[in-house]
Amino acid sequence: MNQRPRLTDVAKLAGVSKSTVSSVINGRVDEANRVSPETQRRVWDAVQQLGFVADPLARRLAGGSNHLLGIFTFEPIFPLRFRDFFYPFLVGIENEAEQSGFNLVLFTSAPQINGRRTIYQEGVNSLRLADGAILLGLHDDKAEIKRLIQEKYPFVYIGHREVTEGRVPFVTYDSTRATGEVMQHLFDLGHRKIAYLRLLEDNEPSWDRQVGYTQAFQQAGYTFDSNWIVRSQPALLNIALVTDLLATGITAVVAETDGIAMRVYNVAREMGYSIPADLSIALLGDPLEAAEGPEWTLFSIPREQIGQEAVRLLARQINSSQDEDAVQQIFLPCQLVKGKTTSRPRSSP
Amino acid sequence: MNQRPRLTDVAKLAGVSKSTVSSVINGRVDEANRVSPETQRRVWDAVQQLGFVADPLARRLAGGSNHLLGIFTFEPIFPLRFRDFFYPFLVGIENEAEQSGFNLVLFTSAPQINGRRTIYQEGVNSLRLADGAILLGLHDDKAEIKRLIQEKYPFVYIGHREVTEGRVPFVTYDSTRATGEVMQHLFDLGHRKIAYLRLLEDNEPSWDRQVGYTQAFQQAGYTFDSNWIVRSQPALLNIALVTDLLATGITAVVAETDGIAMRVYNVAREMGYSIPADLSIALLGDPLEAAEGPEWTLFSIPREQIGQEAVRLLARQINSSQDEDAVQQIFLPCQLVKGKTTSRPRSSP
DNA sequence: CTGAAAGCGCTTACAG
DNA sequence: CTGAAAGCGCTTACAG
Repeated sequence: MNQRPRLTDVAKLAGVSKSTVSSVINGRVDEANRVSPETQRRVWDAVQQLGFVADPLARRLAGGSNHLLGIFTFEPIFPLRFRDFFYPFLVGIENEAEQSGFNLVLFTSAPQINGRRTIYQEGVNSLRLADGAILLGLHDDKAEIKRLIQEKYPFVYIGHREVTEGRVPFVTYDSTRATGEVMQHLFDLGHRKIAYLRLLEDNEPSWDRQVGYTQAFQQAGYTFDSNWIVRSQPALLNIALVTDLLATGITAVVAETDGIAMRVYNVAREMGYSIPADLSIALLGDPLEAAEGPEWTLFSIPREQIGQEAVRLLARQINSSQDEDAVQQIFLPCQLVKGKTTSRPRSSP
Repeated sequence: MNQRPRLTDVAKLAGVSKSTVSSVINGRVDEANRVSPETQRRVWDAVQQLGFVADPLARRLAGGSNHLLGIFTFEPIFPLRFRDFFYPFLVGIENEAEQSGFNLVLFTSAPQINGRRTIYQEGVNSLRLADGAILLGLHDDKAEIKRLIQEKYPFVYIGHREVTEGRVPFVTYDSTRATGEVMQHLFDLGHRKIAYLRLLEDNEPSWDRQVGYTQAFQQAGYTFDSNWIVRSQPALLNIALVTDLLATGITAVVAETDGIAMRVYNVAREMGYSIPADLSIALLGDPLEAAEGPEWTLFSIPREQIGQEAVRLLARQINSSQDEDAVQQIFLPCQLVKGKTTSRPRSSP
């Protein structure tokens, strides 16, 4: 069935050995490896005559790596609900994989148990199929990641920064800094009393933003009241709460999620306030549902770029010597987008 | 660098030969190839202990199957613009791949030339890495597909039905029948003069729908005027054209694309007509941008199911003996959705 | 019931 | 300057 010419055929036709053909073809004729110009010509002639192209599979087998990059998610890779969330990462990953000559393996054969996939199946690291893998998704399994590190399997985590013994290579966005920029934007407009509305749960994203939020006050030299940090859930943000905020003198809020931002926006408007004239609202990130809602002031997460960067980082990991122990952790900057939900406060200084 | 456990390692640990390990792992223990249960257990134990995963490259090189299914698109797999179009296919593919225990390879290393990827790179079928592949996308290259068939590489085409020597295995939707159902719906409402608005180009989708359209008249026993078929582009559908249609006595139109449907809808309304009271409009397929537009009467394409079916068909192809020459071509039924853009005509019988 | 051997199509020291 | 040999990690007859 396979009638492609092989290296042997070329060697025979050129009247040389396989090694010589290999050297010529791969451009490895140098000081260490001399081949006469005449021989080289004969080789190339034979290559042309037969239409020989080296089998990439064989090449990689002989060379050690298989140029396969894995993509692993603990939940389904193509979930309907989160498509807008994942998509940009995939775009970036595909893009960079193309540049670097990698193919991508989706670990779809990992069966889901309770809606979660596992890396280790019956004790075996299923990612081993690929030279390395990119992990992404909302959930994770610390134990599995820990094990990955132990066995020195090359991988890069996208998005999460949570550390397992501080040795997880990841690419993410600098939400702390981005939050600081949003705050600065509000300061510049004249706001001084700004609330941070965050989720109840103590997750990384909430915390990072909170750090950016409080640091902003310090750096700007403005006083800050810890009561301005409101932990809540979108559903619990009611009229009473907004009334309280405004009574405190708050003129702007930064919201952790689009759910929260949207809720405050709606409640405030129902109460007869106009946004942003009476209250500025900024979103700390991208809205998941791009279509809905007003034109937020926000920072946008460079998801596509994160995907690209992850592939690069992984490629470096794979190609480097094992000893290179420096764990790479990359924070990409976000872009501040000045929308229509922020403006000077009524009582502008 | 490569510390992956190899077949040899497993064999040593289990105290058997490589062949035995290979047989056990690949489930090739049968009448012809007996391995005692005890030995099998030892092999599996060793596999687990070492965390062994067979290298897919080596597997393919040696002639076996590697349980890898390829996904190939002539354009980028994750295009931003068409994400809503591709996504459901991928969901279905992933889903079924999981069921069947296949991993997916995205052929991202194929470089794009003028925005198109090629299967054969310098004469080499890059898909060979996988046991078989699913091709999808808007564009295609007939020559490459032909070659795929010649070398008997297992693949399934999604969406397209266009034939290269009639031997392309594909999974698609039955747009002809679905169009017939839309027509029947209009007939039932009392419409008799129905126009078909299609694109200028002579593509498969236009043609299939046209067949369903004309057959509907025949089967219902209603007269049909070939002037009711209007070839145009969305941009060219102007007031004059709609005026002409209505003057002819047309009370309903079926549109090939959402672009066309949307255009007629807008033009007619600008002219002061109300939809569907004055003119019923049905869309022959799904709107690409789900958010926009009215609640169309349409037929919805089972894209997710198409993806699943494609994986199943491919799996069968891979597992079957080479001789099985029957080319499978599957047409999945669509679902008629009665929206708010069709109703009884003004001059209802 | 199991293993030794050849082979897939290449690359890479190494020896001359 | 060039080639014979071993090896990449598997599978597949084949022999016992």
